[in-house]
Amino acid sequence: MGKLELNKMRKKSALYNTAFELFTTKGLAKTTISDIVENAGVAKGTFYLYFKDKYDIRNKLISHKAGELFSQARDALEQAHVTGFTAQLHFLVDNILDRLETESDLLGFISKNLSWGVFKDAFQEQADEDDFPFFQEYLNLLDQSDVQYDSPELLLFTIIELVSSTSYSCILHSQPVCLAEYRPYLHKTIDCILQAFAHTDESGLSAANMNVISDKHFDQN
Amino acid sequence: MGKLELNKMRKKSALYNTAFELFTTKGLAKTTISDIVENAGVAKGTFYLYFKDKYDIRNKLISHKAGELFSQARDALEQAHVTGFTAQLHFLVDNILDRLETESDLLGFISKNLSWGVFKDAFQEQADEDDFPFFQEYLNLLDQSDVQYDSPELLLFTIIELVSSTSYSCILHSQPVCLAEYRPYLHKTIDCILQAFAHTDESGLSAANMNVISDKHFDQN
Amino acid sequence: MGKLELNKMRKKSALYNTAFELFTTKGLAKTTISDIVENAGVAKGTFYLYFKDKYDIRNKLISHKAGELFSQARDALEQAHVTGFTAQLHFLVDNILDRLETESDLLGFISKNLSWGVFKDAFQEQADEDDFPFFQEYLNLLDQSDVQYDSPELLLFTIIELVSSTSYSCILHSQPVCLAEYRPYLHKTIDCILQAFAHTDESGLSAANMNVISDKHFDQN
Amino acid sequence: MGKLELNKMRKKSALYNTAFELFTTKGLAKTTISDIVENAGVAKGTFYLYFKDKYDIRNKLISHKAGELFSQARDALEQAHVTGFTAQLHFLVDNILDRLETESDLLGFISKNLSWGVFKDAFQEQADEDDFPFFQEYLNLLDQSDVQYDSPELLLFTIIELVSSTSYSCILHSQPVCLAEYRPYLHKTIDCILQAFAHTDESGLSAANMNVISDKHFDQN
DNA sequence: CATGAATGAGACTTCATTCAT
DNA sequence: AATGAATGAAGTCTCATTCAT
Repeated sequence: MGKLELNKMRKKSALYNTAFELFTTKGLAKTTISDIVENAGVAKGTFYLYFKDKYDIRNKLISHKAGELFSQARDALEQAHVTGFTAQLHFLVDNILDRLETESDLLGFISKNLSWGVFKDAFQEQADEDDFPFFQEYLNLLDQSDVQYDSPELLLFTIIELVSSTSYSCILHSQPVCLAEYRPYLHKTIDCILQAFAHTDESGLSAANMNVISDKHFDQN
Repeated sequence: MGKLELNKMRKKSALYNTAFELFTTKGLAKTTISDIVENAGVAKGTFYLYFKDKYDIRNKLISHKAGELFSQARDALEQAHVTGFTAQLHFLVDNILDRLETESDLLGFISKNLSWGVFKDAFQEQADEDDFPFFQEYLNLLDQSDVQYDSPELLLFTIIELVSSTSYSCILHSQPVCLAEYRPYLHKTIDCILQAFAHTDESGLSAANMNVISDKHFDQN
Repeated sequence: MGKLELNKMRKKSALYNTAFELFTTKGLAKTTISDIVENAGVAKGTFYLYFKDKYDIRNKLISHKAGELFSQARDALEQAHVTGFTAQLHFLVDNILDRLETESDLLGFISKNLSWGVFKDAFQEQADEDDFPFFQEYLNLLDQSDVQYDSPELLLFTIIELVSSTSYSCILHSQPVCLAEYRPYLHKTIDCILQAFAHTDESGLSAANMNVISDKHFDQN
Repeated sequence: MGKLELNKMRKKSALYNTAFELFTTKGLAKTTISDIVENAGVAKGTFYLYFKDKYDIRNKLISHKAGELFSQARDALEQAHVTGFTAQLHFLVDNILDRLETESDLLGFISKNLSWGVFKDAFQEQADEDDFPFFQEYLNLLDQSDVQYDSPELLLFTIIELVSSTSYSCILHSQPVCLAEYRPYLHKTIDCILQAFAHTDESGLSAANMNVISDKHFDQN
């Protein structure tokens, strides 16, 4: 990489770091492009060389940070030699929760954006840059399990939405309780969700039947 | 109510309605106070007579709309003569989902704000204006159930976060699937969550034991 | 005075008192009519029943307060049985300085407005309401003096401007020194001014000659 | 100086000139920033690039104009070869009075602000920009005098307050008389003030004694 | 590539004044 | 006489974006 090329990266990097710092401390709305360039030590015009606007840099930051979150959890899992899909899943959840609890500003930032859309973007980014098929890895873990699951994608979706949504409230506002208090319930709930999505031929709990089941709850609509 | 008093309410109402209309169509960020007063047909100063700023009217709208959502679902439940706590809960969820699916702009507005914090505010509002203790009613439903539940508040919290978070993604972005497709899974998941929170003396599933259970998932931390 | 009449006066009085309170604490520019009526406990419209605008009530307040200042000093002089014009003048100055030093907010308010224009207004007001010819009284004091003075009006003007201007700086900003330190110099200066205006036939210090004197200070203009 | 630098100065200058023009004609309160930028031919934002607000540019203007006033008077004095402290002082006063009489709008602007505080600021500014110790120069003039003066600073303070205060009234309102008529009295008064501050060992007119003198004017306090 | 002075549209907010009650 | 809700003109200030250097 040439000296010029290096300098280019340094400026872009400075903008990323500064923007993240400001977004997490002052919030998106109260952070101006002037703030960012001033703190990053680059000129106003330089910002527009790399980003379209404030929202552009934010989106790129969210994807990056969310991807990082998952990728670090995955690395930790590898080191931990946990066996069994269920245990692995709980490990990943706890690892991410620990990180979010420590860096609550990070949680506030990706906050309620840690949803399916961003999750997929994060996957995407991993795939692009590191050629790392994140979702595929999840499927691999699943394959090694004894249990078969209906709709693995919807299973993951359900868990991610539940975890992100509840942890946001518990960590940032301690509402209705703090994370420490809620965590056991969360794990228990995840266990139940796994059961709900577990494939069982004889039980009539398959997706096809579920409509019938849920429909019969009501005598009118 | 005097003529003056009436006119006052009319202005305030116009502001509320117009603000909601604009927030749901243009979004909060792109809606200006000038927009609101212009469309509401009142003077700019009048806005500041009733609201501190844009965020003030938004918060009041969210509480109001969320409260309305629950209160209408409750009314429908009363009319429907559904028996059994589980069936009642599913009915309420479906009623709200139907409404949100129809009025997806409403969902986009209260969106991810339909969280515990707002939920409590909505309760509050109901309590204030109609002397209707919403949460109490939920506890009443629960009492009539044969099954006993641990931590009713955390149970409700878990369900509300799950429903609001997943329905947002499914309804507004059809991600990962549309609501029609996800709905049976959601109901099934709720059933499982109910089981998870069900109090059973002999089974060792009580909250006290859950820590042990969730802890054993990992061989290190 | 009727009950109605009384109520009228009470409101007007409340407006005066509140306005003075606010002008001296917040300053004229930062005091709004809303502030005044709110603190006075009357309606907005009522203000306009009695005053044209903020400046109207301010001017009336200044005249009133300045008049009060002089009239109280005069009363104190009467009680004090001071004899001799020079001593009487010094007494008046000291009395006013004492009062201004105590009520420095009053000084800040009438501040640099305690000039000839306002002074005359204050005289005017006294003349109107109490039929008390203030300036006449000054002339009377002067008449009783052994010494004759040229241009009594200009003498008074010079002294008032000097006293008000220097005391403002000394009392409010202790610049260049505090009043206690400056006061002896002020009295000494007043003594000299009296000499300067003293009429003396033989000395060539008459007004007519003064031009000559002051002209010769320069060899060009 | 680069083209860019030059253009920058031109804009700032235009703002200064326009602001002064408007402040002196319309007054501070009635001059808006919109007025200023419009007349200066620059954009609104440009104003805020150089000044915090209206009061910022006013303060900078006052200091600058007051400094200019003194510095030009000093230059004229140098050219005039006037000898003797008293004559020099009268020359300076007359020079400034002439200028203020001609540019009465300038007087109205720095008006009653030509007080000790601003005077010192003006000194400061001179010292900063031209390395010209204005007050020191005054002391130098004083040193060359035969007569010794007590508290040279208080002497200057007294004279400046007197001159600025009275000339304001005479020039702007011709109250109680026009400047032409008052000027001889003013010079005479200045002469007397000089006497009052003149140091005389034998006479008991020293500062220490003055308290006694001024105290004896009253038989009570 | 990088800069940063300049822009100017437009957001927000205040507040003197009116007028129907 | 008294009220106070409503007004809307007028002001302040911000900030994303451009472009000549």
